[in-house]
Amino acid sequence: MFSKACEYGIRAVIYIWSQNSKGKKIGIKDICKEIDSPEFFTAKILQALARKGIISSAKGPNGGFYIEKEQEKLTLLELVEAIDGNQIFEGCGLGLKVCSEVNPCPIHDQFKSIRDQLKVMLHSTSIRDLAADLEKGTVFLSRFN
Amino acid sequence: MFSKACEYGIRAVIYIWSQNSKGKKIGIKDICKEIDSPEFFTAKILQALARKGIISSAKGPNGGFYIEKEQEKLTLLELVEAIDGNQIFEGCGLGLKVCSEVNPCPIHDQFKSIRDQLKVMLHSTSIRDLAADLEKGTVFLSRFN
DNA sequence: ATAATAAAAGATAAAACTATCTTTATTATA
DNA sequence: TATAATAAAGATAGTTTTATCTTTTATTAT
Repeated sequence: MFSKACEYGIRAVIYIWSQNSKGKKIGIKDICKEIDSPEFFTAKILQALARKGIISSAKGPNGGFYIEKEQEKLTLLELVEAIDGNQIFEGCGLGLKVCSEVNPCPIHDQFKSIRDQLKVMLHSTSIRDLAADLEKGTVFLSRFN
Repeated sequence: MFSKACEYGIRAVIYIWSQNSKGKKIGIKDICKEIDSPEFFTAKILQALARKGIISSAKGPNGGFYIEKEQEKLTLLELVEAIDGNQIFEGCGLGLKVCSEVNPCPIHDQFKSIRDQLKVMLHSTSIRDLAADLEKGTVFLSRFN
């Protein structure tokens, strides 16, 4: 469904959020150890997210990735779109260049329905809430609990 | 959502079905021209499907791909699974190796819901019906109508 | 100032996916 | 039996994604 980059990105951002509520910046090494992801690859994903203003980062001692007030309304939809683009929400399910209501592919309606539900789900899921669940200990980010 | 191979495969199989109802075998060149897909790549996908018994094929003059009676109950679910595997239906949305009810990832429930709906949709969509729609001319397989 | 720290950026490589080309095997029919 | 048609199989190549390694830049603390 999502790319590896997106999976790592979501896991990392949820973890950053869960730590940030404690007012901490958190380094890439810690993040990757916690979410069990490849360090440099994950770093590039987070750097891109920082450039887009979805998270923040600081260099130097005690630096790391963190969240600022303005970023607090982040939803899964925005995060997924920032990493994987909108192809999954917009593209034809069978890869047709032209596919629309008046010129539909064979699974146009069925696919649209699923996709709309996915979009609603992602839009109504806030990173803030997911991070809160993580802190509560009801959900996990790696097989090492 | 689906791989390119899966997109081509679905389009090709729907087209084969739509022609087969007219009692014809259909060659790879015709298929690829009709669905606008790369010939040798599509051939390999169909060959694999034939090996799995999802479609049939015949070599030699007037040969090609076709459908047999026993294959008539094919659903999208079986087709997608044969090409892309079951990762999309079984794997964790965030790529965790261990993710279950007792050890859920942060989006376990939300993702499960979407995935179950996708599965139901694919299971309740028969290739036969999609091919019928194609014959009726209410849906299309390429931008060249 | 200097050294240490950590993200950012650049370069390279490995793996997977997509695509194409060539050769082989099989089958119908002339 | 020879030939042509067609799928199957094998080999190669291009592209994208994923992953790693190295160097640079910015920041902090001493």
